[in-house]
Amino acid sequence: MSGVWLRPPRSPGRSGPPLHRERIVAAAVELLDQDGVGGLTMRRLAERLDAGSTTLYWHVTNKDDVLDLALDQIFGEVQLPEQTPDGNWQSEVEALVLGWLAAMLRHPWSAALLGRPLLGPNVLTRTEFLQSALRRAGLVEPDLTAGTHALANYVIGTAVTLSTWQRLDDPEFRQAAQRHLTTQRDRYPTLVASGHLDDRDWADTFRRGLKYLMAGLAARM
Amino acid sequence: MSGVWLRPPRSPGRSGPPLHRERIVAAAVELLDQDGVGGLTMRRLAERLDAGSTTLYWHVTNKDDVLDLALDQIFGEVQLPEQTPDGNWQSEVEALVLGWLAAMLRHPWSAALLGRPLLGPNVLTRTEFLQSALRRAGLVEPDLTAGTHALANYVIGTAVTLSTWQRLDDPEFRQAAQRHLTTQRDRYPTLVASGHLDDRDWADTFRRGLKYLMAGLAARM
DNA sequence: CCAGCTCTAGAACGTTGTTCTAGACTCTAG
DNA sequence: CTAGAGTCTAGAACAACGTTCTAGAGCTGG
Repeated sequence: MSGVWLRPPRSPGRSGPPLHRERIVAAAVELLDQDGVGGLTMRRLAERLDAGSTTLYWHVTNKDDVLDLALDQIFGEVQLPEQTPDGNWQSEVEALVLGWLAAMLRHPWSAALLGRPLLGPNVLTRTEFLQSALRRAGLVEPDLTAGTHALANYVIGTAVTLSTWQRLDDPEFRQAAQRHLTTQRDRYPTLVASGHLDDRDWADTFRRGLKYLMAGLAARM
Repeated sequence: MSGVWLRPPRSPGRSGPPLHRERIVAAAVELLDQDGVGGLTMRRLAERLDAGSTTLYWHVTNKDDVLDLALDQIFGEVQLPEQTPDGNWQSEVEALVLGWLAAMLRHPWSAALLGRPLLGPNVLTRTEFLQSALRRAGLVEPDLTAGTHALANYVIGTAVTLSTWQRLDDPEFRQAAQRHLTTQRDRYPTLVASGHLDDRDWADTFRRGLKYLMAGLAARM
């Protein structure tokens, strides 16, 4: 069940096949960017690679493999901030976490794939960075683990929420959702008053939440 | 595109059909609980209701409708805490948020469905409660919106992460994942040292993160 | 009795992920 | 130079899926 990372990769032939994993993953990401999760089928993926659809199964055991690999691939886009030994841990964490969120929003399909174990090298490297930044800042167990999970899960949750609305960029739908809410002002007075579905500055909102979290963490150091 | 909540429901017949939406949704939740998202097909759902598979399409326009309805259904299980007018807002928020997470973990498939707009009455009612609790505690914009989103997204992210591992309860897989990590101790020293994939008390970890977040929010009141 | 609904469901279509199978190509061993 | 064991490609085919089309029950009000 579901683990590209736990299986050894197939050893390549003498001169290397024209269709390697990397090409497959790159094409998969392109396809996902274009048409979302529903747009990625093994046949369309093969077509884009000028290959037979069943050929893919030599390099990859599953469609799940492709999805796992594509997901970890985009986490590789997240730049690791410079480690400042003296330094401000909060700016390190903020930089990483903002980059993380930005990468997921650049590939909105990624949020829908988070329901699979994140064991790829890129994800693990970034989580390692996050936790080590907290440790260097002086956090100890059990706050260290709790802090890491809190930050990571906050990013994940935000990515899920934001990419949902981003993927539905149909303005007609947004308006209908707005109407749906405002016509029930008596049920949801606070939500309506605060414009819960409005298109506000999500980056600022996210950063604020991050500040709350880091403030609470700082108190434990 | 994707909106049961924005379409008016079909008006029922004279004496009410034996196959209403509520029965369909209930059966869908049962099926999802048993076999996960992959186990829910329109044919299996109809079979469980002793109906023709195509009959479902009279009561529901889409499979997406079924998923949207099932998802909102389980949010109805989340109990709204007593509102204490004088009261400790933190205990209110904690009770709601813990109940929210627990409901999603009781139905681990729900996390995989979060990539759709949450516009159902049950979700909106709970979000309204959350935000009104923060408002009553004295939070004002823009912290009010940011706080609501932070809490909601933290729950969502945690639910995604935890239900992923819960769904993969195969101990063999967990062990393989452990080995995968520990054999790369040089790459991920901090993660390995803190037992990142260990089966720890997730409820405590979650509660700790919640405390950080609420502490940061309290400072803004 | 009929007309007009609410509701049911069989047949069928196009797509999907995946397996089975046969064959091509390439390098090494004898 | 030939035989053969990988390495890699891909056509045919299968079961299962979501969904549409269509025909027709069953009931109710006129």
